[in-house]
Amino acid sequence: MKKQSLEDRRESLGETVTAGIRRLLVEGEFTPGQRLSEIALCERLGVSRNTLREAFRTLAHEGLVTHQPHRGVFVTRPDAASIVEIYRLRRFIECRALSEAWPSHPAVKEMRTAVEDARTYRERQDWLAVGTANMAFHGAIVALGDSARLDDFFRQVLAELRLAFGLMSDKEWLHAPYVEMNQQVLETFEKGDTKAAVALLEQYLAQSERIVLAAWERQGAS
Amino acid sequence: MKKQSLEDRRESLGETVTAGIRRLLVEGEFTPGQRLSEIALCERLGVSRNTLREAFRTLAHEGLVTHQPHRGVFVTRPDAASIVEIYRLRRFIECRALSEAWPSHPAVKEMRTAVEDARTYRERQDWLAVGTANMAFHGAIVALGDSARLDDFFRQVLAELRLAFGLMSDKEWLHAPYVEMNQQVLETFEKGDTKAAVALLEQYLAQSERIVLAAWERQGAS
DNA sequence: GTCAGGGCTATTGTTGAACAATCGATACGG
DNA sequence: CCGTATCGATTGTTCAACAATAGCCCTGAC
Repeated sequence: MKKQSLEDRRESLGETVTAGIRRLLVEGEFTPGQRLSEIALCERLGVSRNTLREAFRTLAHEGLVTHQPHRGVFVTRPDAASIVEIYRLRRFIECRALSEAWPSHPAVKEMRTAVEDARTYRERQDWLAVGTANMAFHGAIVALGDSARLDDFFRQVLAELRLAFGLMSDKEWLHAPYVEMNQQVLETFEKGDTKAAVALLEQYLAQSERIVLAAWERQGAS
Repeated sequence: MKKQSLEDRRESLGETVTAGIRRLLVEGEFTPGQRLSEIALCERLGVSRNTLREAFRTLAHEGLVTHQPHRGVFVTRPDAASIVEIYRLRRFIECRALSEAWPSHPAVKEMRTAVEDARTYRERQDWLAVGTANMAFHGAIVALGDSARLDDFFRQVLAELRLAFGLMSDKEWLHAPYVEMNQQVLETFEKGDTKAAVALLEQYLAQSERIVLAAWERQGAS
């Protein structure tokens, strides 16, 4: 099979495939717990098994996918403990990054962009995009900490959390309320009241955790 | 080529290879910046190129190795900015984990074990092992935070830092002083004076950063 | 002598096929 | 009903081939 030559891609095919599967996972194309057949995905993506397996390794390392030897790779199904752990991590990382942030840090602009994007998509009722903008907002908060390694790690954790969102049907209820809260956090922070902004963020995260956990208990038994 | 049947390994060959290369890397078998030829490593490890490439993907994701398309994978050569960033991360993570720790957390036992191991190896002048025990000590501190994801991330960051150690020749000077300091941190913490323990740890990390940075400037120009 | 250009070579990127190893299910016998 | 042997499907791993690229050397013009 020939493909390579559709575009002059700078990244290798393997990386393209990894990014593609990651997108499918985060957007909820697959159901948590579902097995990802090598052969089926090979054909769907038009790549060889070896290339696909390289992508699987990366995704497994990111936690989006779980590898069980001789059984296959499965879409990670977050359990309640994981959700709790991830929110604890988020409070740990985000709150600290925000509280120590330099007020005119470049990432503040990214925060504002994310808020505006979220408002736009909310009007169109594009909840998937609203969720992505939400992630970008919180990613920007972590970026205030000026650590590329922490940024990557945080993105990864957020992507894993988003897998749990796939268990829920009501996307509007899941994402819409936070558009306003994000904006409130941002405005409070820009006003110079860092302490209050952190408190808002903490409250935000606690509420989000409750909602996600509740939905998990209803839908994702086991 | 047959191999597989020497032992009844539970983990796949690919994971064995990944772990093996990782060990070689952190033990300083390779020089930072050195190119790792696929063919040479294939033969040395007795695996196929595909399997080796899967391992490379994982290690690149961990940051121990840098992939340059169509040029090969190179042992990551930490720059000064990376060293500074990693120490900032360490202060961020370790100090917070220690300050919020439950005094009788199981990981405290691991901390003590690591301190004792370090003393043992120091007597034998086995500085590589002392360094490993040191890493275990700090890994145990992070484990106080009860987050498996953070533990993994931290281990990864520490492994990357250890690459920089490979640039230095005087291993004794690099590792020996911290055996006592680790013990001091542990004893202060066990005495119940968490605040003082955190202060000690912070001072420890600052000193370590200075030493590593100084050595980097001397040896690893560019 | 130096620099630009062009091809050569070694290496990486990717594929497809082959076989071994293992898991799960099914069928069989007690 | 339960244990066990067998079988099929899937994963694990290797190999060989070819495409694509980067770096090198060699040539030639100025």
